[in-house]
Amino acid sequence: MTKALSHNIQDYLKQIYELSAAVGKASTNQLADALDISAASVTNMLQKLSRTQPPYVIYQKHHGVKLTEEGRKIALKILRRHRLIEKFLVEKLGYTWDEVHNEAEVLEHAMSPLLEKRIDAALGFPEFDPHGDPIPDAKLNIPQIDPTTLSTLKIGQTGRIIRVPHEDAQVLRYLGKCGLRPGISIKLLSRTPYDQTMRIAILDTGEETIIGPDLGGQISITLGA
Amino acid sequence: MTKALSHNIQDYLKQIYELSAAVGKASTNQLADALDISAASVTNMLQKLSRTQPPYVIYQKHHGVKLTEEGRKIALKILRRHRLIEKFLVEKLGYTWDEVHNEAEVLEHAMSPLLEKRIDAALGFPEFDPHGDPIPDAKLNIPQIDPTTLSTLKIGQTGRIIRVPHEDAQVLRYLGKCGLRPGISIKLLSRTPYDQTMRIAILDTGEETIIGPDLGGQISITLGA
DNA sequence: ATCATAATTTAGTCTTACCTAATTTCTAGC
DNA sequence: GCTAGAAATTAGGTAAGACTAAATTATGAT
Repeated sequence: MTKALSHNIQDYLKQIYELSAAVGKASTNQLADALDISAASVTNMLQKLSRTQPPYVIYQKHHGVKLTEEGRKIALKILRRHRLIEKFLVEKLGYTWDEVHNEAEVLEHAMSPLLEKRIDAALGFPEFDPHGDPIPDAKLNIPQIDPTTLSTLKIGQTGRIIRVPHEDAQVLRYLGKCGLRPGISIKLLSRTPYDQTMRIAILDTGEETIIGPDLGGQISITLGA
Repeated sequence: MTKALSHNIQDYLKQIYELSAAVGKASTNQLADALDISAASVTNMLQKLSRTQPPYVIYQKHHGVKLTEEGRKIALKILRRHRLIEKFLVEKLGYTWDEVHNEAEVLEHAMSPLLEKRIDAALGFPEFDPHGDPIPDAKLNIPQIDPTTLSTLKIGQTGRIIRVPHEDAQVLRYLGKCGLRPGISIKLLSRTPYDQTMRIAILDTGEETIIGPDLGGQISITLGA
């Protein structure tokens, strides 16, 4: 049995995982921002995490951190719990998708392996959380998702929404109101030349909505209806 | 909004509540034992808890502590969450009654007011947890239970089990095997003169079991089948 | 009433994880 | 290739909450 890690450390590792998804590493300031603590505190913790046996991160002064295999496993374990909880709260306790993130942020650290198993089973071993993010399975394998985003659609093309950004409850409520949820099929009607704002048809309901390029770039889709 | 209290403080207050149920107060060593920390640490914390504004406990050097109304409210809030979680785990996630205590011990500190409400509603506002302990309602009122215990039964008298002790998983598994659960009707068949061991009939199944006076004194009942 | 022992408190440290202020290192624009 | 400004690190400090060892208070048996 590996020694139990503090909530704090788990949060750092999870955050490093999420930040480094794109670039493969995370910087001190990015982490300080994401965790809402000072950069100095982050530096301290990174030094500590890189000196454990085995180390959880590889840390190069002034050049950011990346997770070791060990660190990645822990990050994925927490991420799995986080997403299982989100799914559970929505499916079994009537939460809306904008309410679950903060709740899961706390509960993920209070979840025993047994509870994880029971919840996973009660949900029928789900592959995606309510925002469409993939849930690592018990062996921490992640279901692959297509990396295309809504912004890359050409005029007239159709697609199905896979996932939406999940951090901001306000954004989620807005997306919900627009009808933009995982599983929904859409079609790009037009794009304004100057600011790239898109007009989009929700194919199931026939409704239309507009969306900017920033948010559009954070919504993952697969091509085809 | 009162300031958020640490998990630690919540645990102290809950433990003081439980220990002082009988005598009205708790001693330093009792607390140290129950919380599995040194007596010196307890003394420190009690001093701190008695100096807050408002104070959570009334502390008399060398003479134990009791909760103030403020402290009692917090203890009851945690106790409510603890027992709701136990009930939820048994009812909705297939836990056995000996598995839930430790799980609830952690989860009670990770439960938001919203989650508390949703779980309470999902369970139909239960009054008792799986061990028969009363669950304080949303306003922290506690359903009254009859204080009689199994040990007070006279030969030939019948009773219904209300609650069993909940701290020790082994004891719970044993009681479960004997068929002694809340709701079950029983009859005292005999008591040995020297060590007070009781022979008891489970009325529903017709089975018999024996039980010592220590454990018997910890099992609450109401008189009559 | 005394004294041995048990219970409790005081004193002094330790660890974790945070902070601010000061300093150092990196990097882009010239 | 220099240098201003951004990014990161070091230094020194704080607060919680635990610990051990030493000192004090309480109590029960004579």
